[in-house]
Amino acid sequence: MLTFMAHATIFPVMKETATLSGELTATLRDAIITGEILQGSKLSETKLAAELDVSRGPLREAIRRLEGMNLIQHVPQHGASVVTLSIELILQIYDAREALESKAVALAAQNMTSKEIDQLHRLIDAQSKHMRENSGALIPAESDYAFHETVIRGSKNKVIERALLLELYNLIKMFRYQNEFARNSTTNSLIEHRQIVYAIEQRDTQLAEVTMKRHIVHARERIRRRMQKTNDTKSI
Amino acid sequence: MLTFMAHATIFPVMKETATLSGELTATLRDAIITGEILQGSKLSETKLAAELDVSRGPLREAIRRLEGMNLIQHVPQHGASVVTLSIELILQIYDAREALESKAVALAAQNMTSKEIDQLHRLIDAQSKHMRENSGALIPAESDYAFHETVIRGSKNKVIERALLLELYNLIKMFRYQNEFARNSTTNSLIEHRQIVYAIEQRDTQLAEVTMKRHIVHARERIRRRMQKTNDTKSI
DNA sequence: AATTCAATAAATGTTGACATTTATGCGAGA
DNA sequence: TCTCGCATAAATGTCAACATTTATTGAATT
Repeated sequence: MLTFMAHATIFPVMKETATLSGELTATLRDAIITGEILQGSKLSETKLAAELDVSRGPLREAIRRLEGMNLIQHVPQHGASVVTLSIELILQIYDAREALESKAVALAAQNMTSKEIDQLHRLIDAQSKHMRENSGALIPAESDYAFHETVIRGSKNKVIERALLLELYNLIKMFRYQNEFARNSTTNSLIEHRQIVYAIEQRDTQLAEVTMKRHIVHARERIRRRMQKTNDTKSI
Repeated sequence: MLTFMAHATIFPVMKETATLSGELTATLRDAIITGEILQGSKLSETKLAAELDVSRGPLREAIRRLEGMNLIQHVPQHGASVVTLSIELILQIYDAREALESKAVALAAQNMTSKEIDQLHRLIDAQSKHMRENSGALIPAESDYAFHETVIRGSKNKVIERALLLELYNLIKMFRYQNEFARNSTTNSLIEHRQIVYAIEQRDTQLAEVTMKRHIVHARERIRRRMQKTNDTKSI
C-alpha cells in the first residue's frame, strides 16, 4: 500500500496541478525520486489506478510524461517500469550535465541581470551562514539545487533549461535522495560556487564555463570513486 | 484535409509502430517536421481524431509524447499547438547542440569501435563521391544526419544520445526541411567531417571536441546571418 | 458603437467498458 | 522430472460516452 503525497512539499513543483493527470505526474515523480516506488519496479496500470483511486486514462498520460522525463521506461504491449540508476547511467547523466551546464553558465555570464546575480549572492551567503553556524555542516541538497537552478535559468536558454531541469535534475535528485553519501554537498562546493558567481559577475564566459565544468567533474569523480568502492565491497 | 503518411518513409523511424498511439506519434511527427501541419497551429483533438479516424485516447498519448520531443506545446485546459521555430529558438537549439554534440564526439573518440569508424569513412566517401559526380552539389541533409547520428551513437552515452536524437534533431530536421537555404550542407561541411573522423581515429578527444564545436558553430553562424538578413528585408 | 453578460456551442478532461495481447498455471506427453 | 501446449487469467491498448471547463455568439445595456 502506497501513501504518496507524503513528500509532496519537499520538491518545489511545477504548477501542473490544474488537472488530474498533472497531479498524478507530480505525485508519481516524487514517489519515484524518494524511492517510495523502487527503482526497476514495474508500474501496473491496473493496480496503481486502484491504489490511487483514479481511472487509467490520466494515469497513462502521467506515465507518458514521466517517460519524457527519463524517470520511466516503457515497452509497448508490456508496460512501464521505473528507471534503474546503475553506476553507468549516473556517470552518463553527469557527462551530459557537464556539457549542458557549463554551456548554461557561459550563457548566464552573458545574460544574467544584476538582480539575478544578487540572488546568487544571497544563496551563497545563506550557505556560508549555514556552514558557520552548524560548524562543519555540509550544504543541504535543496540549497545546492537552488543555486544551480538559478544559474541555469540565468542562461535564458529554454532548450538547455528544459533539458537540465526537466530531464536530468530529476534523475540527479533521485540519485542523491536515495544515496546518503551524495545527499549533501562537500566543503569544497561553497568555494566553487563562489568562483562561479565571481566569473558570472565579471561577465567572463570562459572562466565561468571552466569553473562550472570543474565543479561538475569533481562531483562526478566523487560519485565514481564512491560507487567503485561500493562495488568492490559487494564483490568480495 | 490532411493526407499525412505521404512522407512516412522519408524519416528513418523508430519501431514504435506496434501500437496505434506509436503509429500516430510517428505520423504526426513527420507531418510536423515537413510542415504539413503548420508551425504554431493548434491541434484540435476532436478534429484530428476525426480526420485520422481514430479515437482520442491514442491521439492524446501521441501528443504527450511529441510534447516530450519538444515538437508540441501543451497548455492544460486549453490544448496543444505545434512549436514555432523562431530565430531565437533555433539559435538556442544550436547552442544546446553545440554543448551536447561536442561532448558526444569526445566520448566517441574514446568509445567508438573500429567497425563504427569504418562506417564513418563509408559515409564520408559517399558524400565525397556525390560531390564529385554532381559537380559542386551540396551534401543532402539525409547524408549529413547519418554522419552525425553515427558519431552520436558512437559516444555510447544513452542520455546524450536521447537528448540529441530524440529532443533536438527533430527540431533541427523540421527547421532545415522548411527552410530551403538550410536544406543541404555547405562545401566546407565535408572537410569538417573529415577532420572530425580524423580526430576520432586518432582517439584525440580534445581535437574531436574542438572540431565538432567549430563545425556546429559555423552552422549556427550561417543560420544567424541568413535569418538576420531575412528579418532585415522583412522589416524594410 | 462599444461593452458586458448570459446562453449556447465546442473543446479538453475523465471515466468505465470492451478488445487484444501477453503472462500464468495446469495437465498431458515424452 | 522436464517440456510443451492449451486454457485461463490478467495486463495493456482502444473506444465511446459523460463531465467539466473554455470559447463563442448574440442580445441587452450604457
